Amino acid sequence: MKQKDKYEIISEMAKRRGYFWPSYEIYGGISGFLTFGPLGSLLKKRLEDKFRRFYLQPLAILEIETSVIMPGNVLEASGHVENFKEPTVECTKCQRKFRADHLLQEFGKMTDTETEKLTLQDIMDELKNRNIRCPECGGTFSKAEQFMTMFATTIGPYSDSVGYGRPEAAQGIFVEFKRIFESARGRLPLGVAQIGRVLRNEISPRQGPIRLREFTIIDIEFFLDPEDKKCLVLKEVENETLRLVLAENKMKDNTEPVTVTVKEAVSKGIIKEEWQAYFMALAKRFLVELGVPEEQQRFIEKLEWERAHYSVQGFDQEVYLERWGWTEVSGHNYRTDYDLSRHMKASGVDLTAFKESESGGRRFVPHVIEPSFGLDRLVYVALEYAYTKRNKRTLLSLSRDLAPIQMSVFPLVNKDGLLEKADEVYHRLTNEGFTVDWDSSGSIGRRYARADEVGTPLGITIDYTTLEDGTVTLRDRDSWKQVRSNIDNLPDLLHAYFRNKIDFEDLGQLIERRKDG
RNA sequence: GCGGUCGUAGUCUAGCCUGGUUAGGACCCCGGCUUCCCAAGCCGGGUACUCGGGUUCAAAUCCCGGCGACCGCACCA
Repeated sequence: MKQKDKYEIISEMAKRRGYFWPSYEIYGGISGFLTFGPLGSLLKKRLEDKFRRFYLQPLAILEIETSVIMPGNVLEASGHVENFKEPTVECTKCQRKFRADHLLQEFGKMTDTETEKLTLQDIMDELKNRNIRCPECGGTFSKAEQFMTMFATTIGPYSDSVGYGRPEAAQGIFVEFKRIFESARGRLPLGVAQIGRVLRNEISPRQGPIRLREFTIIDIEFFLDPEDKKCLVLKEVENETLRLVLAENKMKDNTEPVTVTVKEAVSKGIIKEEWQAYFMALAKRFLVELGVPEEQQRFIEKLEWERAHYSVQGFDQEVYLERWGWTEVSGHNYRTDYDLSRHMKASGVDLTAFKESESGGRRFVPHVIEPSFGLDRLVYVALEYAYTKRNKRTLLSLSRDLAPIQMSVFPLVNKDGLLEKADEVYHRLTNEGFTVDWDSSGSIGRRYARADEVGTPLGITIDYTTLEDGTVTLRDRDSWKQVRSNIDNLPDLLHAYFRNKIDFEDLGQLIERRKDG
């Protein structure tokens, strides 16, 4: 029998229990779009909030929200219109598709600045003149075509008013920089984040939640004075180790990561910018918090031609997934003043900062360090790493701050007033702001199993003793341990528990269970 | 976009080759009985042949096309 991999198991569970599934299924489905069900959207929200607590709040990074549709001129200024378009040719013999500009560079000895300027007809001419054939089979090429990976639309009733779905949330930040900077009273460094939907018209997306045409991105643009790029908080992470696959090693086909501390990486110039190193260290810690051990993470340095058009040094953070191997979850790029300068030029608006000094003062365009995360991928990663088996039962061991449902209330049997009592407890807890589920169907064991499968950390069981003395049983998802606690104490205890102030065993009196059953 | 494989209930699947079944099973879900703590048991219930066309007396089954999925190639700024 075919062995199911984790992706398959998780997809099945995700559909059945309401985490996520492919969108538009009743119309046959369309790849690249994903629907988050009730549990999935809760998990995503919790992950987002955790990110805010972990990454944004400590650095006082400001969060904004800008529109998804952007006017064409904005994305022309940013270089996306130019760079999101790839000229491709197809071999007439073997049907393989190639990036025409890459062929000309590799076999035609043209530089990328030369190929960038070519029209489609020029490309065909150059391929012919330079006698470039299919590198696979030697065949000739069909007509070149441009593939635009941004979603285009028109704005309003005028068809010449072109707009695009934004391919990154970053541009919204650059475009609004002037006002944000002003409202932040000109402070630098200044971090600005945006968590939002972006659109990329992938040619053929596969891999479920990993490659989507519409997804949620977390972009942080961290603005710096280029003459004062010191990271004052680097000390906090300087002994954190990073596993780095360096570009120079990659060139020699060596993808063995070197493990260095943040301190070393910076002092040896492996990571050129201190803030970039800092954000990478935080990214590593964040993934550890999501349940990914450090050996299952690495950073891979992008080669020059792999980098986006705006980046001068870039690392991708990758996480090992059972089905797809090393998978990018975040990108860390030094964007310099590329974007602000381009928007300044195109809009004619001054986007410089000013700093006073003894010699008078100077104007400059701030530089940008950008950490960028794919939120949907993080959701999947958290699920895959939380997935375990216990006694042949599926257990999602999501951390208590990520679990969509925080607790379930179970009447041990459905009679003698236990249902009513359970209902009372349920409402008391929801009134406290907890996300609580209710389940009275099937045996208590079955209900625990259901709760385990969706990762609910606590089970609260109402039994006959509850009617006598107002205590309930709390059951821990991972250890199956149980404690007994008075209902009146629950709100305070549970708030503390979910803020990670106390452990499970602090929730009440540990009780022994006999093993029969 | 190309090649290979594939599409049956909420999920996984048998059946397809060799057309004719009330389309079977498992899990799951719901209701009831039972049940003082880990998917127990009993009774009852639930949902399916991806879509369209063709061949045929008859199509889940054969043929063509669409859509979609998975794997490989390419692509992933």
